[in-house]
Amino acid sequence: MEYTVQKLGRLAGISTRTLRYYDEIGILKPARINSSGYRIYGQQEVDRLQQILFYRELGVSLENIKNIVLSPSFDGVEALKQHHIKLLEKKVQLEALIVNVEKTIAMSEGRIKMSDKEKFEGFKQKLIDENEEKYGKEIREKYGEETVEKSNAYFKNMSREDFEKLESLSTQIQETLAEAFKTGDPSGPLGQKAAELHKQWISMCWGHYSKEAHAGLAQMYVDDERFTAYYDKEQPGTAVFLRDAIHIYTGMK
Amino acid sequence: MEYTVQKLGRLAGISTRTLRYYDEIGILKPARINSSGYRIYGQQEVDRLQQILFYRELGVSLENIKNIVLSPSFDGVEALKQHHIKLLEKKVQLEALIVNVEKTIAMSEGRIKMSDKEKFEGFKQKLIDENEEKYGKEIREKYGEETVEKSNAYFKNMSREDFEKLESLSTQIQETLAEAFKTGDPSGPLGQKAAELHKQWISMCWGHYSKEAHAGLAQMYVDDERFTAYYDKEQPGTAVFLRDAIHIYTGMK
DNA sequence: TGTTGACATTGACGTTACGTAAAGGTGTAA
DNA sequence: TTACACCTTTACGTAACGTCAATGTCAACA
Repeated sequence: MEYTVQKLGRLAGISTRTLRYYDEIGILKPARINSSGYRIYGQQEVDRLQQILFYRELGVSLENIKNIVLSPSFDGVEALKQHHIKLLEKKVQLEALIVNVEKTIAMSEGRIKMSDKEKFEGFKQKLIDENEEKYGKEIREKYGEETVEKSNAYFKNMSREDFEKLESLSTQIQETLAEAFKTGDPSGPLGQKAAELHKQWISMCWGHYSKEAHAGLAQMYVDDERFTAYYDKEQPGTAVFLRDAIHIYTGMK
Repeated sequence: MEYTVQKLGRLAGISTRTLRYYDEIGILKPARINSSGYRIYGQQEVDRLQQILFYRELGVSLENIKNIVLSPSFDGVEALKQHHIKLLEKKVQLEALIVNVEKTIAMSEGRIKMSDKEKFEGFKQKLIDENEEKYGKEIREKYGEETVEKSNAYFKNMSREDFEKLESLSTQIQETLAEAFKTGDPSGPLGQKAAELHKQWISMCWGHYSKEAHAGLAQMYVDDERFTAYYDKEQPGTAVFLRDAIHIYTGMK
């Protein structure tokens, strides 16, 4: 089946302007242009648009969607499974928000009391608690109380956008790292780019940056098996590779 | 409890810039300004912010949120009940999207087949708030030309199936209306059935429904000769009859 | 066959809801 | 008093389109 802009727009529930914009930014180009200059979309484009809309629904920026779907290592099925997980998380959040509104109604009718904190539950993701639970102790032990406090304070002040940025940075690191690992050279451009991205990630998480801490964290990735497992899950040896790249990047050992 | 921008921002999971912006556009002004020029928020502001975020979560524009929460007739509890309904609808949509992604995974593994149309189920949101029309500028000032334009724009993005449903509804309304007109009683069962069908038709066309808009549209059928001509083409007086039936149905005048 | 009307095209400027940076004042703990 | 995390206003930047405007294409109908 072939589609013109309007037909595809109707099918997907989006405007023709949106399709033209997606062409313009290179995120979804038509299969071909006919003799009159019309955009003609085919089966592949329909499927890609579906992927794009899944990402969009999850709040990913078009910039990031572009990087994801145009990446040579993009795995459609894997992406769908990620969508599934994210959507289930979103459902949990939505249910929290529904509980919130139910509680607020009960409160306004005088049946229960509610703290100010409760009034905003379900609006923001609970990434903080998870992070604290998972890695809090270790960071606290190795890097001291202060760093953790700062880290927490920063996290709390983050907006939804920041979280998204952080997540996209995360995926970018993963991708760059995967590519870099194939070259086998931590000092190469890709390896150094991964280190650079990782620096950005740290800066966002901690609200500040220092080479010492960066190098230290890199070593921890190798020393702590949970971190190692995380980085090695696709390719064993990745954690060591990242450490080496960072040590070269920071010029520290 | 009193809050500065940052404290309230952390509580609600939004940035300080957002709070300053909300002050700027007059949607949420602080309870007072202290001697140093700092914004200080109190209990009322916390509650209003919660309301604002509920509306924002449902995709209502700040412009409309402003009209809603600043309206003298604004009923907080009623709004919360509306949020509850909308959030449940949103949950239904989200569940449809989850089914979609599950089906897409099954398809990519070759277990089932999927039509192009199915691939986009759950994306289309018709979750525009009722109150948007209720307090929207267009409806209050002139429900004429602009409303019609908007309505037409919506048509363009409809699927074939929706369009067919709409047409069959249209004929049903015509038939019921013709029958009802013979009884001469807009409040009778046939008159009210016509009004009910008309409500369904509106809901489909606009993607949402409100009594006010319904009653307003009914009046427009009488005021605007193009609409009057359409309804009166078989039986003069039908437009007035329909308006009366709808005004009784909605309980509005 | 000419005209209509729904389609398509490429600019190009407008809009919303903030982000981000600059330049500076405030409060308190070391 | 020095540091630092707060706060302020002013102002320009941005993402993802919406919304014209000007113009070309195509099927259908009088």
